[in-house]
Amino acid sequence: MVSREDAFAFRAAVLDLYEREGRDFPWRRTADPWAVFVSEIMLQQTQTARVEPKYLAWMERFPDAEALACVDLATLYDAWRGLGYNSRALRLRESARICAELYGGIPPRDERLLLELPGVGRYTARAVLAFAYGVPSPFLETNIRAALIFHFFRGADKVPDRDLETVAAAVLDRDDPRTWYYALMDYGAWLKRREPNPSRRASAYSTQKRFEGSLRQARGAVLRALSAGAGYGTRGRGLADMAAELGMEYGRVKDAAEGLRRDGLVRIEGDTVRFSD
DNA sequence: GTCCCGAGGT
DNA sequence: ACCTCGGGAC
Repeated sequence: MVSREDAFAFRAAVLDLYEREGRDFPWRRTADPWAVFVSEIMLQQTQTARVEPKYLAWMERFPDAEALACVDLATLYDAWRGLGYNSRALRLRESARICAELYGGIPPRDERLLLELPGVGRYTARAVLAFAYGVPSPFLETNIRAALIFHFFRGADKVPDRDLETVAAAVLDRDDPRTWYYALMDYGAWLKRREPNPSRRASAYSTQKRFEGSLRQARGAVLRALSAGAGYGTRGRGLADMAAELGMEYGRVKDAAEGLRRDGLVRIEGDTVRFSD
């Protein structure tokens, strides 16, 4: 599928661009496995520009797994707020507790054990191995898909991840996977500013429903209201008060709260809702 | 409207 | 194979 010559030329082009226009991020300036782990959780479906200030503040406040393990959910959400996909914060704290308990606060250098941590899937496990430990293995995310599809799947559509991962393995620089993946991601990000997003031709690609008026928007509103110190869950103030004060329909607030409860973020007793711890 | 260094659940 | 999960920059 990919000849050695193709792989060599592609690597050279990608690394050349990286030398000239590679991006610099705070999580690339550390090899601390816990810091790398935090950054990869934050970066799941979240732009680098949005993550950067949050990451810096987060690591200042919770420098290691032990520091994060004992934080209450209200504090946790307050620090996470703005990153979106708020269940990630809960999973990150749980991963911190597991790492502190079992691994001395250090994410394990083992794919199978990493995958046992909540919030860690195929991408994150291998990204942590590469960026924290220099262990090479093929993995995909949106920028990598863009780069590989643009170069190796001209004119193709609905390119399956299985094929992309085969190519990712063929072009992988096993001597320095850390630099390689920084360069490959930067190349994909660079490409997207010049071409119609090639990752749209990946089978993994999908659009999402509009945010305005969605349940996820309501969930965000409920969490913000909870953290605002408005006293919900106390003095008999509950979902009905929240709905009135947010100017939202009661049923919508109730549905949002129920979703948050299923995700373990809040507890609901009767009409009152509060953070789950 | 489009995008984001995906994961977990069904 | 499908769905849901945030929120802001552009």
